[in-house]
Amino acid sequence: MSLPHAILTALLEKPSSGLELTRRFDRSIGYFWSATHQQIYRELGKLEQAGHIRALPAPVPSRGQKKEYEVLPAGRTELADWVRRSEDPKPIRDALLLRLRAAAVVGTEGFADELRRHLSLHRAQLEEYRGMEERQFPAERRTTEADRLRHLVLRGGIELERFWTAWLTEALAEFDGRDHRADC
Amino acid sequence: MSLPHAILTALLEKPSSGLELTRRFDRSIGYFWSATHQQIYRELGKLEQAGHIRALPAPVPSRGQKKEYEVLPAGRTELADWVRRSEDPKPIRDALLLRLRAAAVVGTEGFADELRRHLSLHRAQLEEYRGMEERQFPAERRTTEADRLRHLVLRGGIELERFWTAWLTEALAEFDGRDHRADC
DNA sequence: GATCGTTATGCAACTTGTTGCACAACGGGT
DNA sequence: ACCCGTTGTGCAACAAGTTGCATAACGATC
Repeated sequence: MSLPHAILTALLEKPSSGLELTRRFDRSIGYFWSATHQQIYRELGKLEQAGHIRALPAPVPSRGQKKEYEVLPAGRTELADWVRRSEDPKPIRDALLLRLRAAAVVGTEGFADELRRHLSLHRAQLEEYRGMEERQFPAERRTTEADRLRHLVLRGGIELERFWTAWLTEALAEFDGRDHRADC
Repeated sequence: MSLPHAILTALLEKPSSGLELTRRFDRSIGYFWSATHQQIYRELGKLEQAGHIRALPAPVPSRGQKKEYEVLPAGRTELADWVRRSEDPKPIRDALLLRLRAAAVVGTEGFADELRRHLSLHRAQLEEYRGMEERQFPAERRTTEADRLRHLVLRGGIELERFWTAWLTEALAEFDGRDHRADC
């Protein structure tokens, strides 16, 4: 039940059309809750139906025509309620850890390459986040409450990528160590 | 497409019935790929249909009767292929980070408590993992290839929980710092 | 031997997320 | 006037995950 709330948050930060939202999900918000344009359009329809958002009156309402949405008071209330509701963390679901466990059974041939590939992807993501941090949160912009909280979220992403790069490096050391031992 | 492979891995480690699998998913394997008994039964049916596993002949085959499954060669091949296939890491989807971002917009009232709750849950999970590490992977059991890999997977879980406890602590410091400032 | 808790398997309906494609407006370029 | 790439919205079918409930065997206990 998070996607509608992700959309409400995004729309409160800035009213947008479906495609604009999609673009924003590919950048900032989507870094913590990804979504395709299909999900977004479908959810925008439901949110409008529920009276949480409304489309700004367009000159010519027709298909293929841009439609801007804004959040209604009911939507803001719903979002505030959601933030206040307590919700348990979901258990991890990570395909790479799972595959490594499977590799322990059926063999690790070629797996080191896959680990290296993931390492470089996570390094790239880490760099991306650090770029965002420098641009969006220089020291002088860490004053307002909202900015400090958004910065905290971004730091979550940064630390998460740091975890992955560290673990992948460790894993590769394990693999290389094994290869060396096999070489002797 | 990971659940069938999680099941194949579990069954290769030890042939089991549906309910036994469910229990094992609640402990070790499920720490990295959780699943309900419904998903598991359904998937067992599909895997049997596909000829990847088979039910061991039971004395009285009937409903409510325990059914043990074992992996067939075709299943092992499928698992090995999956391990070799390369697969991109999925983007993060984390409700807590999202909620914090929403809180930056609609207000953080009561959120520190939620952070504290999550912190204690993650601390408990971390302790659980560390217990498993001591019991399952004492220094003398880190010799075989398979054990070292499984230990690596567990360390992934441990480091991930460490990340969360660290970030949550940081976040709470931010919140408490804010409160102190407000006090002055 | 009737009832009750536990173990065990499974169906059905629903929600959420993914993939592929269709359709419409708009602004060039030729 | 026609085509084409881009922007923008959307349907339909499917895959994966969740929730609630039904069914059946088995042993204990009253």
